[in-house]
Amino acid sequence: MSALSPLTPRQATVFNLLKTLKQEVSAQTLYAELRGHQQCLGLATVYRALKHLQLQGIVQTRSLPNGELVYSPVSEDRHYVTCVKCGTSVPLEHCPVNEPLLPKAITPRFKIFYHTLEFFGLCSPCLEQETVA
Amino acid sequence: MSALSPLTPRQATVFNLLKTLKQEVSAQTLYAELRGHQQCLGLATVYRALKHLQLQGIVQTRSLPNGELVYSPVSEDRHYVTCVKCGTSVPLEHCPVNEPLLPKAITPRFKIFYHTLEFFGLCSPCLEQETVA
DNA sequence: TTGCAGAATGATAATCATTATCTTAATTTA
DNA sequence: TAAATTAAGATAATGATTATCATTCTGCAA
Repeated sequence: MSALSPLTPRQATVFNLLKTLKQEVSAQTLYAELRGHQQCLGLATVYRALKHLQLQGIVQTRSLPNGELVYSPVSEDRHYVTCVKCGTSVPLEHCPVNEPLLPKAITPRFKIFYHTLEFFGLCSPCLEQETVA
Repeated sequence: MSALSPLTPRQATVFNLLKTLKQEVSAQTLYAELRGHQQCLGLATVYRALKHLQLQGIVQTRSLPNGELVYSPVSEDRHYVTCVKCGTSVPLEHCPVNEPLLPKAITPRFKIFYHTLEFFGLCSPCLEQETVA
């Protein structure tokens, strides 16, 4: 959980805001949010900070159906059910992967920071639209 | 596994190529591959076909660290360990989620097609680079 | 303290996968 | 057959992300 290398003030700013927000957010949203807090960072700096925080293993990311990447602290072991049509994303309350059973061949070659588990399908309204149409 | 609505010839072409290829591929790669096989589809058609196949629940997608989306038939219950730095992606041999235990509140509201389970971290070479540097 | 080297930052241009638009062709239906 | 609907092709537009480059900051040695 501790960082491999120290954070710069800007990187810490981004990390702190991420911890404050109770939901995963995109880089663009972070950028806008920071402006709202009178803490104007360059857009490139936000992306660089997120990249750095990922390399430290303290920030994770997943991609929404529209391709946008959203970020959150790794501490949140939260997973989602997502509709492939409308993009509705509902969080799961518990993680079905308590003890990640990684093959012996993988473990020594990777230092695992986090995992993402996501279910995809159709939500009820979208399923009706598809079958009726 | 059966489609909710019939496939057009072009959609079937895309689906068949996906089943032929033994690995997940991007839409751009599919487009180029089809040209190589003298079956020239418009790029937009490839994207539309993939979208349609997703809605049918017979094609799944996941996003690479660079944001690119890659597609594969849903039958493959394959998952990956990915390095957040260099993007190296190694498949797992077995799925650690045999029986997806979805909360009662989710099940009736979603028809699940597939799930993605991915582990992220640093591969050994990248981990060394980070700690040394 | 001063000067230098390397990293961080900001601003903005460039990239590139994806989507939207619009026209034409194919398919279905009455 | 003709009209209506859907699919497909070509290409412009979008928009998130990355690259570039000039500037500023930081740490350290003299």
